[in-house]
Amino acid sequence: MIKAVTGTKDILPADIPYWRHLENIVTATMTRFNYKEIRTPVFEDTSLFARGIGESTDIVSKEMYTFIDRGGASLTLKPEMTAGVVRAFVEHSLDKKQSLNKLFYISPMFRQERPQAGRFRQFHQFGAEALGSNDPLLDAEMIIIAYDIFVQLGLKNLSVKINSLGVPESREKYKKILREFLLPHFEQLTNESKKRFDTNILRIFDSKEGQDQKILVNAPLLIEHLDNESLEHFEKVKSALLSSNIPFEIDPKLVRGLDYYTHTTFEVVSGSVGSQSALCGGGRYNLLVKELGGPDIPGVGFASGIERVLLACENEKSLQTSADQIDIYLVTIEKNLSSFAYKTAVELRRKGSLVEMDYLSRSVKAQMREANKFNAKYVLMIGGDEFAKGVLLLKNMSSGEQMEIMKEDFDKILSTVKGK
RNA sequence: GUGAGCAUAGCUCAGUUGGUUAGAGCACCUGGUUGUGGCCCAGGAGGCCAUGGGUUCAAAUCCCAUUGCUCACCCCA
Repeated sequence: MIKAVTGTKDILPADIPYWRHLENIVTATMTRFNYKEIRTPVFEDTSLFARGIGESTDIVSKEMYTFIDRGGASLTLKPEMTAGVVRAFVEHSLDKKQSLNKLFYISPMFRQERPQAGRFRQFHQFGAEALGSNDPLLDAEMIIIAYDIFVQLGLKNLSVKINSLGVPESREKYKKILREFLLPHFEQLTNESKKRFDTNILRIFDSKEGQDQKILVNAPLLIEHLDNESLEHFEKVKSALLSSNIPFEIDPKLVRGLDYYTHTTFEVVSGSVGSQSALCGGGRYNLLVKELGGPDIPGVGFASGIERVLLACENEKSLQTSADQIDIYLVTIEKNLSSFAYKTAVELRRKGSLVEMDYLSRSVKAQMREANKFNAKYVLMIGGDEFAKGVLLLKNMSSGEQMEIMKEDFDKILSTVKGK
């Protein structure tokens, strides 16, 4: 038997209502904040991600689905959306048409990691990008949108974490200070952290190892070494969150893995999923557009993992979908009337009803059971005796009452079914 | 890439210290008088016990390997 590829999942009809529900909330919320949907290709030139996300990141160095196409081009299935959106933004000069572009998306992503709870190789994200303004209100807006969506989905066990990485100059200064602090303790660091000491010293804060954390307790924090402009930016983000009633905590150790972040970074974490607890993450990236060959335009954005969010909803039992119903199930009593039944079903469907009928030549009893299983509001019975008189039987499945209806009187059938 | 656990019907799981035709519940199908659902009752279908090898008179059960899944690490959404 051929099975779905490792780390991929089928979304079966039983799950679709939850996905639709989430997608509707996302679209409605984004629309209210005046974000416009954008769709970019599933694959892009590999160099886009290498440059945009950063060569040294885990995503680029070991997680991308990269392949050579028949023309010899190196292509990559998108591992995240920001690089593609920025590429499209630059390619179509969207900044010339509008000074601030607020965009959102819902899309599959691909990363070749070992699957576990809340992590897949093909997964789905919704997210937003605002390109063209350095206003801290937009940083806060990202968090508000994400948080509001989670709240509308009924999630409770949430915490918002924010931090500021400042601008590159103050960050470089701080890195020096951190290096000086850690140097005397270098030998006590784990091997992984020793490596990061040279490649990306800030990421040592990501370590969950006790021996690293013990050393880091007294480490100088980036947030204490921000320049005035960055501090001011951060303060404005915080006050915007406060005025919007978003509970948040400052996590000075929130150092996100992608190279392009400046100023604000944030995560919304759920206590209701496994160890992959970040429902969304994002931040400001004022250097990325230029890095990708565009004008010097600032940006801010976030992305949220749909599978993780739905997992949290499932674990918190925060969503309930109503049972499916059909309007009419057509029961054909005599086999020779099936062509009339078919014609009637099509006609009722064209007039707007959700209609099902028997395609398996089953007994009346079996058809009735089927109607019940589909949770039919009405059964329309086509039988020899009544048919000879020119009428059909319409049975209300909750009351059990039956009435006769002229066999071509679709309007009467429809008005009865619609409850008028 | 590293580690641990698991693998029996469509689903959730039983299966004794290895012992004869491998079980239950749910779901599915057919009936319970000639043309009427739910509840109930009766019956039916459905398993190479993940795959391959080994130990044994005898393996779903013990051993080894392979594959797959799950969870965790790394990292991330």
